[in-house]
Formats: sequence, structure tokens, C-alpha cells
Amino acid sequence: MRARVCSRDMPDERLRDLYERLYATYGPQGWWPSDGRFAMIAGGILTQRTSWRNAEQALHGLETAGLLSIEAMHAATVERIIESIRPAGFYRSKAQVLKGFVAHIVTRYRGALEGLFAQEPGVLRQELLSLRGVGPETADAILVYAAGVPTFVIDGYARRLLSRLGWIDGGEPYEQLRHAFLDVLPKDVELLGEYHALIVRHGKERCRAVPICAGCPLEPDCAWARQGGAR
DNA sequence: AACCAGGAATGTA
DNA sequence: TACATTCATGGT
Repeated sequence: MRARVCSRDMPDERLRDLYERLYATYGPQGWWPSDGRFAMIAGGILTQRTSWRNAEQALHGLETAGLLSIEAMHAATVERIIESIRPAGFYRSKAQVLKGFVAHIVTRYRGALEGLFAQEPGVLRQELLSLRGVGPETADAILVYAAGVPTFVIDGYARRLLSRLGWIDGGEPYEQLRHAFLDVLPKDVELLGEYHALIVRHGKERCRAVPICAGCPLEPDCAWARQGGAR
């Protein structure tokens, strides 16, 4: 089946319905409530290919070490950052990424995140993407949850859900899927952030508990669900 | 005891 | 462009 979600000429009602259904099922997810913007960014980097549980431990490690600020982390050695974030895994590369990020903020914006976030949204996104260790998913997560920019985060859960709904083939480029959501949803940061969080929440249920779409593999009686819901 | 977790960079063909 | 490999800990 072709990816009708991706048409811009034909606004896709299904993506709005899906949000309503997910929200009605799981309620607000309350991602990244009030830890501070830098903590949100650090969390976004630390959680790459890692459970949020482990990323939180790493964040706590940074907090305990007093490294949860741009100035402190900029002054710290990579070794000390590594010690603090070990539970998150990939600690060597992530420590470099964190240090590279704060170095960028310090040199370009004199250590103030406000300078970065004051950029035009499109420029800001490109600038984030230019940083080492910040790919499309992390960039969009930072934009939505820290910068307040209305964009959409596409992750493995979103791809898997849309595939199982039969709305995409699965191999669509990141940008295509991002626009599929953006083009049919209100430019509301809260809604867009909630939507992504709901998709993750639903994905973690491993599609066992709640049928989201009639006839889709999420139905309790479908073959995929009976197999145990793995992969 | 393999498998997965709120990815991205690099290398190869 | 498309696919494989590397990074690495911790829970199930």
C-alpha cells in the first residue's frame, strides 16, 4: 500500500483520529515536565538507543557531579562526564556529544541557550543537525520539548505503528514522515509533543493491551498479537 | 540468555 | 542511495 499519509494535497484525517484515540486510551504522558532546558537536551542525547530509565540515572549522575549546566560541563573533562553518565551506555561518544554541544553554545552564544533558541525555527533545526551526535530525531525532540518549536519527532515506534496500520511501506525517509504529521496537524507544540509521547507509550505496550485500529495488527485477536507481540 | 531501549556516524558498494 | 557496523549499559 502506498503511503497516502504523505500526500500534502490530501490532508489525512487518519492521523488526527489516531491522536484522539491514543490520547483517549493513555491520557497525557507528561514528558520532560520541569527539569530545565539543558537537562532536557542532555536527556535527549543520553536516551539515544537507551531506555529513559537509564538516561535518567545518567542525568542524576550529572546532577550529582554538578555538571548539569553549560558552564560546568564546558569546564569538565570528558573523563568526568563519562563517569557520570555511564549507566546510559555509549558513554564515550555521548560524553563527547554533550561536550561538543556546550562548546558550541559557549563559543557561539556565550553560554546562553536563549541565543540558540532565538534563531528562526528552520535555521535552528539545521544548526542542531549540524552538531555531532544530533540527528533528526534528537533535533526534533530538542525543538519540541526544549525550544518550544512545533515540529514532529519520528522514531522507530512511529514507523512501526504506521506500518502495522498499513499506512506506509516502512522505508519512507524521515522528512517525508515528519511532514506527513506536520501537514495535517495543528502547529501546537503541546499537541505534537504529546502525540510523539503517546506513540512511544503505545509502542512500549508492545501492542498487546489496546486495539488502536480496527483490522490492524494491534487487534487482540490478530496473528501478530497472538504470537506474543515481539518485534 | 538473547533481545531491546525515546539514534547517529562512518564505511562500503 | 541503501545497507552493515560500531558504540555499551541495564532490564526482561
